[in-house]
Parts: sequence; structure tokens; C-alpha cells
Amino acid sequence: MNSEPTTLLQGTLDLLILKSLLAGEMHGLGISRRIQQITGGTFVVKPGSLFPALHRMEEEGWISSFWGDSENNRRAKYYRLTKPGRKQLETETKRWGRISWAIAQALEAS
Amino acid sequence: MNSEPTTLLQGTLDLLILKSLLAGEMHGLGISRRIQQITGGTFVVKPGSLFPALHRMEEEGWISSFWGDSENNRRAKYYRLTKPGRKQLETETKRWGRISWAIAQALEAS
DNA sequence: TCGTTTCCTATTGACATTCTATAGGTATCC
DNA sequence: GGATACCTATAGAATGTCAATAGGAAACGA
Repeated sequence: MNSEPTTLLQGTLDLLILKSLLAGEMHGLGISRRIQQITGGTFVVKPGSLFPALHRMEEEGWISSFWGDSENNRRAKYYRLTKPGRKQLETETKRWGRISWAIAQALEAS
Repeated sequence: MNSEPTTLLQGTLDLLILKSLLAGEMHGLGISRRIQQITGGTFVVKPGSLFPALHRMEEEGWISSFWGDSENNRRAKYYRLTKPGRKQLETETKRWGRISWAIAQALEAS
């Protein structure tokens, strides 16, 4: 994942993937596009970041996959959120809340 | 760095260290305590995270160090922000703004 | 003054995650 | 049939953080 030229935060990718899949099942590139869309173009996830993350998350049981055909008639692997995945999304959302609150506190400090 | 039991974001540590040093020169453990303080106890930076970061940042020229005596009469290495360090703090603060904005967007998306 | 605790810096080795770069297959379009 | 767009995938490297550990020196208590 990168934002402009810079490298980005560990753990955030999972959150964005999970959140993307909340909108419905999607294949890899679709997820990538959706992340770019919902973050206003800030985050661009490249294949080398996306697929390892997807595989890892499937291993964890947060998402499940099946082969299907894409809108453009290509074979594509679709991913969908599992029940534990929804739970994880909740957990990570809360985690993000704590983190961003804490950093905001820090930046306001004199 | 960790928050409760969990592991945390890459790059954020630098921001917190730079911000801490804005309050004045400080030794390693002092920085660690200050981070814990200004983040409301959310982030606890352990030596194994702190010192590598400090050394790296000194290498980058963002901070400089000198030996002195601590409040408790122990030898302590003090760190202070350099001019490039202030610039870097500004850069990273903006970066954080972009990031948190983008994630907030993503989490609001339906 | 001896032993213990507290303060402080520091390193090592493991681990997780992400990045860049690269690869290859298959439909579509001209 | 050649280029292009779509789609998944991996290898290798770099980065950053963690847990665990070490050790010295001042303070403190008995």
C-alpha cells in the first residue's frame, strides 16, 4: 500500500479490505479499486501488497473465496466476508478509533 | 510500541518522538514516558522499539544527542530536535492528517 | 557497607507486513 | 495476430517493531 510516494501503516490494510468487502463480494482487483475509491484516492494498494494480505486473511478465516467470472468475462477469485471477518472488522475499527484518538491527543499537546 | 496488547503502525513512532522533543530536550526514557503521557496511556514504547528508532532518526539528522546527567543523577543521553527534525515533524504531521482523513472516509463509506 | 531496587542505555534475534519487480494466462479490441 | 487491459500470483528485499536480555551506576534500606 502507498499514499502518494510514501509507505504506510501496518495493520491498516486489513481494515480497508474488510471494510471494502462489507459492500459485497468482490475479486482482488475490485477490492483494490474500491479501497482507492473509498479513501478518496489516498491509498493505492498494489498486487504485491494485496494478494499476500488476502491469502493471510483467508488463512485466518476472516474471508472466504471462490472462483467465478468477472464483469469482463475473465476468471476471477471472489472474496467474501465471513462471520469472524465481520467480528474482526469491528475489532479493527475500534482499534483504529483508539489509535487515531491517541495520536490526535499527542498532536494537540503543547 | 504497543497499545494494550496489540502491535502498532509503522511510521507513527517517529511522529510521536519528534512531537515529544518539541517540548524540549529529553533522554530516552523521558521520551518514552512523555509519549505515554501525551497519548493518554495508549502507546507504551519499549526500549527495543525506542532506541533503534532514536538511532535511526539521529542518523537521518532529525535529532542530535549529547551525554548529560538526568534528574536522578544518572548518566543519560539527551536528545534534541534539529532544524531538519522540525521540518520532518511538520511533514509527518501533514502525512498523518492525510492518512486519518482517508481512513475516516473509508469507514464512513457504505 | 552490603544487597536490592530503580534508573538508564543498549543489543540481539525473531517476526510480521509491505514494497518493488516480475511473471503469466486469458479475453477483447483493432 | 498483435497490442492492450484484466486478473492472479510470487520472490526477494527492506523496514520496523517486539520480547527478551544485559549491564552499569546511583540511591536506598538495614
